[in-house]
Amino acid sequence: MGHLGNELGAIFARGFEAAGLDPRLGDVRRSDKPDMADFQCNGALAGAKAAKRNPREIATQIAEAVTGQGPIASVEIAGPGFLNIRVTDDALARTAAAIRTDTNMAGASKVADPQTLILDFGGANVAKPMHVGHLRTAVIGDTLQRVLRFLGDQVTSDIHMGDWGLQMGHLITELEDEQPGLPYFDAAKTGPFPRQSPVTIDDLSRLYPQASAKAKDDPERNKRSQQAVAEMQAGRAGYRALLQHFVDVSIKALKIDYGFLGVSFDLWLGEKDAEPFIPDMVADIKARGLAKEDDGAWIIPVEREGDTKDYPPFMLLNSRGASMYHTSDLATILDRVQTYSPDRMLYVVDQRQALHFEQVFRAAEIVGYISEDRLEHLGFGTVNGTDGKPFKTRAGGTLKLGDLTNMALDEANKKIEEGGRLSADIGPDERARIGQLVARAALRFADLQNTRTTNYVFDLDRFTSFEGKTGPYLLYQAVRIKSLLRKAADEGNVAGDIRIESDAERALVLTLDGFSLALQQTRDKRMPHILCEHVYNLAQSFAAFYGAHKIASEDDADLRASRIALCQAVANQLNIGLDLIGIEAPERM
RNA sequence: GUCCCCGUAGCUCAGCCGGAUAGAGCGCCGGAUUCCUAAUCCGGAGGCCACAGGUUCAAAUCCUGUCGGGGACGCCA
Repeated sequence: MGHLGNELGAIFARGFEAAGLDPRLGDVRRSDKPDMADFQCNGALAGAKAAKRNPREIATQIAEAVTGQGPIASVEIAGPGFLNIRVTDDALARTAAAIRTDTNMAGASKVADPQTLILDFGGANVAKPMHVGHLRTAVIGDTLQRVLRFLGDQVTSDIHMGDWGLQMGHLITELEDEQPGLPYFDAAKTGPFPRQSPVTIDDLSRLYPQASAKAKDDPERNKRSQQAVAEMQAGRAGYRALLQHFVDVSIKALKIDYGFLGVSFDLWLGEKDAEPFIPDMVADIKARGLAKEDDGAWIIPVEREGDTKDYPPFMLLNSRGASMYHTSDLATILDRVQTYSPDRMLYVVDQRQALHFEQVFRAAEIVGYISEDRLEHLGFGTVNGTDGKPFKTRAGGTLKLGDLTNMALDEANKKIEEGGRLSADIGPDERARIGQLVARAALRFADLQNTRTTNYVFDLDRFTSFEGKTGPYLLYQAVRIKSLLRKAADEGNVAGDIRIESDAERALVLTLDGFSLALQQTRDKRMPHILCEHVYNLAQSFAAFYGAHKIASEDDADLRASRIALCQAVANQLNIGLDLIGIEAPERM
């Protein structure tokens, strides 16, 4: 909770304790009746039953105990025992002043229990272009990494690429068909191989679907790919060298899409990097008698007493003796535990994989790598079109992420130009830059403002609008403050002591005060939409304040200096908040 | 069949560790510009919170069931 919320909560907790009641009843939160109160406490109602007392009587006792303390201006009892709290203008002014000068945290505070975390998101595949589903894991994961770091957690992010499956076999064999003369296909050759990749990203995105289609109705073709995978796993040098080229070329392409979205990773590891751990891991698990043979495969049973649903077993090795999705995920856990000793590992992966992760997490605990409760699957819903069905191209195919970002960019540029509001002296380079920032803001905010776990409808026209609850609206407000403060500085208007006198100012500072709580909840629940909600409220409160008052043109010098200082407080928190969402505002637009 | 998520204003979504007249954006209606960007702001209309039971002083929120939508369920990842 924010500065004021914290102070009040502590005061009320002491009040309840002194009255012989549970101090947790002193929970204070923003009032949902702004015309009646700034904050409210409902503890008297909740405590009445346990204490077998009249709630109004308790409320009266608490109100008398806390009146006059700290930031409290008044406490009134309403209805059956609601405690309505007003804070003093002075306390609000101090809060705003503190947020203004707190350039690091803007009123938020570091957590008391910082953790070492591995954040697994991205999940891009080699050779397969990213699609709309990758947008979600990218922006949710990236926002969480920004927020968690900001609050003091030690975060290591890993894209965990899909670089080890059958698709690699498809690529190898299909490339062999096209260019059989390449040295990589000489089984006897151990190296060295050319440093220049034999394929481009365009080659890869052509070869994979090509091979995949052939393998679909030709079992022999599929077998060749499986064979290639097996040989690659066994260490065939030419195939390993090709794999590395495929990975390098893919990463280069991925960085373009991620760069556009402002998404970054500490580690660009993948399934293949867990692979060296697999043989010993499997042998060890077998040796300890934790796995058993079943239908020719090696499995780890993960069902438990009291389960209310069926748990299929964890697949350690399939009946051909090959490692699988489960295996590489478990090996990755082992690697991460050994390398980073994390307190927790977080996976930002599609909700549909919930059962998979339950199996993996149980297996990880069974084999003793890490306890299940330190592994979290942060699932997310699907991106749907305006028809409510999964988002597709007009032709019905999967929409590539790159195409989506281009659509957003076109739409953003269109809206910027058709508004005709950019001043004429903004040149083409700056216009292009503004278009990119608007498109990024539109995409990221659109995705993040929705509850993580649910599906949402993707409506590009709505998301790129400058009106409404959108990224571009946030940008507009941020730019507006920047321009205002820049102009004020040019005219020699400086900030001064903050005075809180109007409803718009009160509302604005109370919103500022909620930043800390919003971040806390975003962390606790791993839910970025809570932060989005706060940042949007802040932008809106500012817009209302801006509409209600003169700022730089205010005649009263003290008032002018106060309002400029308040704007600086807002600018500070808004910029930090936007940055945590991964949105950057241009200097002007 | 078992299990998971969802069903809130015309549309898109918040709220869900129970609390006072259920919020926001879009759309609709009506206002505001000699004043720092009106890409804005202010006001209004609009909801038996899918349905039925139950728990409670109090239920959109908790429990049970029904209906409707989405999803997962051993050798793909």
